[in-house]
Amino acid sequence: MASITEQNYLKAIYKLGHMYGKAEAVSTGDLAQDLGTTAATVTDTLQRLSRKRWVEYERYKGVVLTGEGLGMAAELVGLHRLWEVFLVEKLGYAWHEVHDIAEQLEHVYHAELAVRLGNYLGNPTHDPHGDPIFGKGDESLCKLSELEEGTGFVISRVDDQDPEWLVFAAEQGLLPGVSGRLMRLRPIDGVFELLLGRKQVFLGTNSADKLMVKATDRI
Amino acid sequence: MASITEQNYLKAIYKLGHMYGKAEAVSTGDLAQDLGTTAATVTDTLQRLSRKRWVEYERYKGVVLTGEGLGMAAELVGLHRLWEVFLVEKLGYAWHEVHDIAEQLEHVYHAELAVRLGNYLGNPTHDPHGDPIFGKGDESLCKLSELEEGTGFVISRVDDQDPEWLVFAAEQGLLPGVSGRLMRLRPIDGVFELLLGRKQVFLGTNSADKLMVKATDRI
DNA sequence: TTGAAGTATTAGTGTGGTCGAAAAATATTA
DNA sequence: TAATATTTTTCGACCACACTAATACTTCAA
Repeated sequence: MASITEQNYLKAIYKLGHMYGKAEAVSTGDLAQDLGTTAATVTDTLQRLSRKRWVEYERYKGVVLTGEGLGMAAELVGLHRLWEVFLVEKLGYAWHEVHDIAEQLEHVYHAELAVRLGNYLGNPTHDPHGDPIFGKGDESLCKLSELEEGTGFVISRVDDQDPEWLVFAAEQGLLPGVSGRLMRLRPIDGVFELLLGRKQVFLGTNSADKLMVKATDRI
Repeated sequence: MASITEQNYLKAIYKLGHMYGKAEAVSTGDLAQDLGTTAATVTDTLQRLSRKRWVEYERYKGVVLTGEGLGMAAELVGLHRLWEVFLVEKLGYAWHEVHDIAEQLEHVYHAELAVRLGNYLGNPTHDPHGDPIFGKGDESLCKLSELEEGTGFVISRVDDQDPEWLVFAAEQGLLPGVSGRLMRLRPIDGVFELLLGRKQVFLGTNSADKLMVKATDRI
């Protein structure tokens, strides 16, 4: 059985692996950054994980998950998202509060728990941030920042767990499921001008990078 | 912040303290037994807990909780019971399955969690085993084994978490809220003969010790 | 191709949590 | 009370997990 720390490493490797896109090995430094620890500690733990056959690790070359490690990480991520749905829908938490709690809940293990929780919640397909639950992501998504001027879109996912940003996003009405249109794009200062229903919203580049959208029609 | 291990020690001291009734200090050996570890480990951890002012510990004399330690333990026990209610009522688990899962869930911490979970569950007063939640136990309870022949009773609590015994109890219909009558008591072999509705049930002394009941009328 | 610069690894420490074995204290019983 | 049994503590050791500082390896640019 993997310890909580080990589970967190597996999850971080999974997440960063997806982030870099291709089948690239995840670097020690990036893991240290993500896990809030030092590169030395990461090296140490990676060697342990490698002995347990959950990752393939080569000195100075980074790390990739083995089949087993991948399974564990995916399970963990799915459970995390299920718990987030529970916290928002059943306990009435705001979406920016749930990440840290789900981070703890996901490590609770029991054979039937994921299935029972899923059934109880009506087998949701997406968590409150729009991330898919136990299924592959929609390939047709792109960042809001990659859209052309005039394109309509539906927000389907937000790629950030920072509570401050989530509060900001919610205030602006930037929630999964909400549709809008990119009215203008100002290269001069990187501001994105959106129309969300009747409301005008101005977004900086970093915010536009965090919003994953499905493009709809053009004007 | 107390680690999970430390929280488990606090809980065990709380539980054993209650078990031996009076304001007696809990012994190292009993703790080791309850926690499934060795006396050496317990001694060690108790010293750490003592430095953190959560217990008062005197060499060779056993241990008692301080005010702060007591608060932490009580909180933990309440949360544990709340999660048990959730697992049974919402996820449909059987009562003998929930203890181990709740054991993990109780360590998930967030300021509002206990309140939100309580509200969501309708602020239950008792867990599936009949243990009181965030309130003191009913003082008028006694063990079924202490009843006189002929006494009627209502089962209000079962003092065992062993899944095997819980399954047995459920099969016999020995659940909190169920009423019955102690028909005969055979000192010769320590068998208790009960009537539960129309059903006759024969119980050994150890089982009769685990059932906490509220005595009602006599015949 | 040869240094820097940057990144990763080893080495050495510390704490939490665990153990078995030996020693010390307490309890029991003869 | 003295001898014995039981319980508890100390001791030395180990693993997981974290850190800092020093060392090794890559990479990139002159």
